[in-house]
Amino acid sequence: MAETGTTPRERYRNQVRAEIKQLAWEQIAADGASALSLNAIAKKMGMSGPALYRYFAGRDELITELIRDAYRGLADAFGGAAEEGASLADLARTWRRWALADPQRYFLIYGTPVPGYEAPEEITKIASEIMAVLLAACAQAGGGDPFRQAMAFWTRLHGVLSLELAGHFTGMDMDPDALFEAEIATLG
Amino acid sequence: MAETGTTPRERYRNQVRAEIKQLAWEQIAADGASALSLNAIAKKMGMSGPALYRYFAGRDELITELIRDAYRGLADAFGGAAEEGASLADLARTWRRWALADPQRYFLIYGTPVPGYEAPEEITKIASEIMAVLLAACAQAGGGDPFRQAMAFWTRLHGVLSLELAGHFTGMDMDPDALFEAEIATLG
DNA sequence: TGTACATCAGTGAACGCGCGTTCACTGATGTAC
DNA sequence: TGTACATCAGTGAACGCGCGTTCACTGATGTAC
Repeated sequence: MAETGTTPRERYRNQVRAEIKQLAWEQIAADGASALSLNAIAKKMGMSGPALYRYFAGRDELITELIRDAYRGLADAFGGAAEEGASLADLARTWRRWALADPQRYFLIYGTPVPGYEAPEEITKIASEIMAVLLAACAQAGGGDPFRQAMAFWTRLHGVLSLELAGHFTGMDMDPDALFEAEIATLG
Repeated sequence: MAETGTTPRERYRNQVRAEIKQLAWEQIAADGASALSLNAIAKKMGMSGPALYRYFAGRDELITELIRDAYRGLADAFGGAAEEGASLADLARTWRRWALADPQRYFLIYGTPVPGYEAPEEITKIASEIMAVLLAACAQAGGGDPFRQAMAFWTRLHGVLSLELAGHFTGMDMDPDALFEAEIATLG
């Protein structure tokens, strides 16, 4: 949030951009990312569609920025917890909390890929930043090859989480929370 | 494939339906499920759009049927392997082969959910059929609570697989195959 | 075997929709002297 | 302080597109007698 918004115009601009993104997230949460529509957002803001082009070059730029923000948010939550000396189990719970807070946001990062889409470098950089935090935490925790441990952390937690968020556990008479904790316990 | 297609008309009808589905899968593989378009399929078949309504009530019915077929195919591959006395590791490899053969098909089942979509009972039935096969295999393999073991199988393998298929391992200098085998080894 | 009828596949026109995006323009806000 | 100009936000009309879907219709294929 450390913006350059000193002048009123800049502050206003940032505010409107933020509002656009906010509504975009709500739309994604409601109907999925593929249903995201600039015109619909504009309408909700009481503006005409073309007005949004003052703030984003187009739909693609908006989506890319949402993805980047999602990654950034996860990286911050993750890095922040690590800095406070969180254990691997704590990191896992941070991860889960972040995912549960907005499932469609989680899926925007880790869900079905759009064939042909290549994430810009800016985004892959944040992704590896997350990985670096995880690797460091594994190294500190000790107990074998940190890379293997980090991969197990990532893939196992994602496995439980994504199936849970996608609703594949409904009607199975099972506690997702307990399952998640059980997987945490396997990470040593 | 045990169809009622005895009369020429029925056979023709089934053939066209199959061709529509085939093109639908190609379109999904190329652009993702949300880009599936009846008109585009018709065009590729050299027919007009409305012609497809002789074969499917609409876009939703087609998609639902694709999802059902996907589940059915996985259940068959899985159940078939189990009947031939496959080990848990074999079942895992069957699962992976099926996913790699058509990633977007895998994601149609296990990918980002569409908010508000409820799978019809016919489909959830196949899903639990798969689960039943897995549970039986775990019970036969012995070694602790079969349900826990089945859940670990499912969530861990899905974790590695979905991240691999979504391309999250690219540029990580790592062998997905080996990682998958490593996860198999944890299933006991 | 031919004739009368029913069934079915596919067409083409049309409807209404919402989308992303461009463009020329108005009016308000900020800046320089 | 006022004046002249530049910057910027937002509008409304318009373009072209592709979508799902309906409808009345034509022509071919099958069925009954």
